[in-house]
Amino acid sequence: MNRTIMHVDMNAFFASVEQQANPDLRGKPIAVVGSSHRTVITTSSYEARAFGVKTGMAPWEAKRCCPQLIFVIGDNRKYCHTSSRIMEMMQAYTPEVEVFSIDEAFMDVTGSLTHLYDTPERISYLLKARIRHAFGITCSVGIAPNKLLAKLASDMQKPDGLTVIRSEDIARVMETLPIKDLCGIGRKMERHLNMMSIYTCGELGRCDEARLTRKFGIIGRRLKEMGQGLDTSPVVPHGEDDEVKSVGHSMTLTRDISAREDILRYLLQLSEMVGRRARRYGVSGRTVSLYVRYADFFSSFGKQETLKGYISMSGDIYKAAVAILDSVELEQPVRLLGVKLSGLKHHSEQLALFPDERRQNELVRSMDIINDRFGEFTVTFGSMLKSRDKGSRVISPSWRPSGIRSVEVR
DNA sequence: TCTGGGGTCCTAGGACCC
DNA sequence: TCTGGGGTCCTAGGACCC
Repeated sequence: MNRTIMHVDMNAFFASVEQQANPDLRGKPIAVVGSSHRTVITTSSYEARAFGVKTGMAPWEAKRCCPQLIFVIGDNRKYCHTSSRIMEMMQAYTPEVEVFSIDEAFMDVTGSLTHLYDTPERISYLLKARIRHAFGITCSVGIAPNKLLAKLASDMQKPDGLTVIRSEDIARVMETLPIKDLCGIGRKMERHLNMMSIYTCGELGRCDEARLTRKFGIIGRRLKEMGQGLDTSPVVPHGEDDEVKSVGHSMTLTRDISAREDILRYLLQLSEMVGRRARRYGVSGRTVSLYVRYADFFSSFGKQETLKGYISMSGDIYKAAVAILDSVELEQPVRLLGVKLSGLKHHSEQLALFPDERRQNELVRSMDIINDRFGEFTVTFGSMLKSRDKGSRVISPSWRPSGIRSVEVR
């Protein structure tokens, strides 16, 4: 069965949204960053990339590449909003839209090729025009018989590209393609394959399957198929009922800390962020994980604990996180802390048995509503307020769950 | 002046039960 | 007084993606 799959990749998405929102930024080298001094570049405009500015760079490093670089503090809400509007536009062409990330989606347009949209190229032109019109954002589109190749194709021309890989082109394209260009082959896998003298997809596709499975186990077979440009995975449109597997937040602290009370304050904040999002999703979980990265950056550990029952209240998450903390001996000052809730299930909306419990639930719910409306930590627990009153910089009300502060550009 | 934050999936090994 | 094997649950950690 021949399929026609499109992969759509927004170009410099966050930076483009910012340039659209603020005309002064258009045509200029800009970089979207977080608010902490320990932030990195999350996206840069093409003007900035021309100077060598790259995602993941520290701001000072980027400034060295491009002295006139303009930093913009990111606003995730804005990006989420624009993203979902764009994904909605895609639905006009096919219901088979798989949201792959905030700025990428797959579309299976096999069933959409009628007299109205006779070719995938036509759909691509129309979609690109709509997105550019509504949001001033360009995107790169890849069209191919499967997801693996569509994703590969969209990467071939940027920005504003359109690349088609036809069945008859596959062998030629794969022959010299470096293996790391495939989605699914990362740095480590590349190194391993290189050590087997495999550098191109052509070589990977011709490799003896047994040799690959000996080295990589079950995925050996999959690797060979990838080398041949084969992929049967379907485009999976996910809906509202799509289950999340885990909810977690972590943050690099503004300074490394050792004092238990400092760590506890962060854990409370993280637990609150995790709990709030879990409740918004309508899930509770029974496994709580704590993640710690030490001051040297390279050493870290994670520890998890599975509880008897399911929880979603911030206080319960916090309690579990503290219990884990108390079960370990920290070896260094702490650079990053993370709290995660997993083993999730949708919780049925049962009424709490005791009035006290019910009141507590209602209090939490109204807090969630206020926070949703006015931003994180407008209303919060007493101990957090205390630390803010003291002028502590530890708990800043400007934090967002993403660690990115919402700041209006002009 | 160092290096963010959100996930998913897989594997290996231990505990425990039958 | 010791034995095999299967299954499930749990934890730790790694690889990969954006």
